[in-house]
Amino acid sequence: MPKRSSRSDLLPGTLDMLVLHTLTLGSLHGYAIAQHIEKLSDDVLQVEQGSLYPALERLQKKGWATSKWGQSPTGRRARYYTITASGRKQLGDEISDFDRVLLAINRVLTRG
Amino acid sequence: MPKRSSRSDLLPGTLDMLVLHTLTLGSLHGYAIAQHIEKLSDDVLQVEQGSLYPALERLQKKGWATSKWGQSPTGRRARYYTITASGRKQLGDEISDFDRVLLAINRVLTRG
DNA sequence: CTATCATAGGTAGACTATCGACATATCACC
DNA sequence: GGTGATATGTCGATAGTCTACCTATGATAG
Repeated sequence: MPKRSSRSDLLPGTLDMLVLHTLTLGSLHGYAIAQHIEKLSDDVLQVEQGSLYPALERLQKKGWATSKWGQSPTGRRARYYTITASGRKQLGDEISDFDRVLLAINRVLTRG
Repeated sequence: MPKRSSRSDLLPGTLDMLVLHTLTLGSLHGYAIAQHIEKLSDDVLQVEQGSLYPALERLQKKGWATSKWGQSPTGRRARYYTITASGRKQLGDEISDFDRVLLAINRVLTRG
């Protein structure tokens, strides 16, 4: 678990969701996935390589994504990831669970 | 790290924030803190003992809470926790950081 | 020609939060 | 006497993230 005291990179447990969502835009290689997340988040979220590649391994092991070697737009070798049907289902489940928990946290912080 | 695939107990990294906020309501013992969080969250959040007591240790080590032995309303011995000034500051920091990261996640999930 | 930077993929080790299971004890209630 | 709620705590396993490393190529600056 990260510092998260202030100035955090990621909210633990949310990286898979962010990656899966990014893959719904189309097949991408790891580096591009990280860039996409960082850019859309206005650089609030930082996707470190040490988190990214284990996460991509994870997604494949669970059957939520597949990958194959290809070429990046800049001509370098790159592994392209594609979300699977079960990955899409997983994404939906994760988002609704995430929302549910966020609402619960909000109830505690506001009702109390 | 927990399963969090679906049906989660806690969003990792948020327990300290929830406990600190609960302590702003007044001094409470551990068991009551857990009950309060579970109840206000409509039992969505589950605070397991194996997470609760280490968290309370943590808060004390960081100087965010103090504790002393007392008696619970039911007459049993109980350790009462009190939030400190630095704990209140920490709570504010954690909430604003949390909000900042949530907004970032939302931007990724909606803009993309 | 060389150094540096961005791109691209990856691993190893440490850290740490959380969880499940266990242990202990008291009190209320049946 | 047994069970369930209250109350505190520990231990080991698991897992996600981070820091720091490594390799390699292409582009650009000097």
